[in-house]
Amino acid sequence: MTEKPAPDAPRETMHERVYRELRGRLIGGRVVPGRPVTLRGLAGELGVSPMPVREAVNRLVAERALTMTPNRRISVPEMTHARFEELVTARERLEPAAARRALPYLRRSDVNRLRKIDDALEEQLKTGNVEGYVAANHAFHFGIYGAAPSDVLVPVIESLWMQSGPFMRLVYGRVGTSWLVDYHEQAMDAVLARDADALAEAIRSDILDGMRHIGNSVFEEGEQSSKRAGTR
Amino acid sequence: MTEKPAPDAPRETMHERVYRELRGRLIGGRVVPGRPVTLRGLAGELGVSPMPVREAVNRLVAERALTMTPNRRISVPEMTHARFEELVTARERLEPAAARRALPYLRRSDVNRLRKIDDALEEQLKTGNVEGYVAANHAFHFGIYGAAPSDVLVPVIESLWMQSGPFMRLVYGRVGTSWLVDYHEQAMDAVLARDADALAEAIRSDILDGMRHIGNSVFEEGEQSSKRAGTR
DNA sequence: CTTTCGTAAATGTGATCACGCTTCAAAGGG
DNA sequence: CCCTTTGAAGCGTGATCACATTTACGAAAG
Repeated sequence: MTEKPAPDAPRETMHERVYRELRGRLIGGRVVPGRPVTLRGLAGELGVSPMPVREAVNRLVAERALTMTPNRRISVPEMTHARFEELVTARERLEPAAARRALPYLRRSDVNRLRKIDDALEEQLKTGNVEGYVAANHAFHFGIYGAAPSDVLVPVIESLWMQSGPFMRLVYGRVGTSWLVDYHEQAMDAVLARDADALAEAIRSDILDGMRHIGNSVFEEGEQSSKRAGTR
Repeated sequence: MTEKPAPDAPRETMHERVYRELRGRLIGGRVVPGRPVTLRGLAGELGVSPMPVREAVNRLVAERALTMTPNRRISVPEMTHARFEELVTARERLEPAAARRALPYLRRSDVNRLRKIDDALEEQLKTGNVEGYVAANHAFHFGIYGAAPSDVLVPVIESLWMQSGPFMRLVYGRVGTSWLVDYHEQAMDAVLARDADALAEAIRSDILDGMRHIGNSVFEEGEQSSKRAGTR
């Protein structure tokens, strides 16, 4: 699953491995927002020298998946209402477009694969396995977006997921996952029907419903879909 | 103008300065796609040790503004038709949203500032100063988007501009800028009218018209080959 | 018991070096 | 004259160290 043939990759560098490990932790929410991260600490934990960790962390800071405090200390960024709204907006704008782009590349076999992922997802929801649900949800979405080769959209969307991951996981752990509803069925139906508009709309609804619900459950339920009139 | 008060920034690190310098070159198109970039070369050119350059370049590779060849060599990425389409899509989806978000923060004084930028832009167009035009266009767009504090949308959009910059500059230098039409007037009018829909539409048209025209002038129309184009 | 202060540990940053690999060009053989 | 070989130079990567700054912790004073 995590295998990467990469026909023209001479070798995997250590900072790449560290980067992938940290990215997985962020998307899976296996890190706590606000917790400090240190180069030497991670180096010892991962069994490498501080140098590759430094490069990987630097990348993640560049992608806003980690943040650097004014005192030059690295930590998992804490979520704010404004940042959450921005993430919802960016995801809602980009992911339907990525799905649209991927549609011509999605075959029936891909849909079968998606269905197996979605079945596993439902299973994780039943057993309340937050970790497994998050992983399955990620696999489902990127199983769609990644069907088309992408040098821009998919990397940006991955960055958005890294930024949302720790917070989402935190909220799931707090309010549970049983209330979750998704539009994965609609998305798969749309793929089979080769209906780009329906696919885009399914993805859009999936994002907006899920994240809006989360946002409202955590941040004060003041303004929802109203025109934002200065959140400051 | 370029002064950064930054009330809580203890000091500017060297790799930050290097990063800003390189980002400026990329957005301004003062680098040539396909040209190799070396750590030691840049270090010597900028008068610093290879270490800060290494961190800055690593960030830019993470943001897809620079690319790493399979042989672990760094270079300015070459544009392909597929990548260009992705960049257009991402910009067209995100920038109107960023403008919408910024509208409540835009005051009449900001519009006056934008108008001065746009006047300078027209002047650069008249004199055929490609470099100045690109800088003014950047200042105009981010003068809008940056009005609202943003931790997600604006950084992502900057990354998109870094990825487009070298190619755009190359095309401008080849086909000229006199044919350019923009929707800056419509955007400023929309801001004054507090019309979010009109503002978003002006930004959207500005992006689509400009970039579509460029794309069609460089890539063969109706072409689906992903053969690289536009560099020499 | 609370507050203040000073010392020690820990942090990110930058410099320098060694290593494996690639690239390029000149020398050698066809 | 063209192709192959071979050597040196240059590349990114990782390790280790020194340094300035910040945090943490404990002791002393109130």
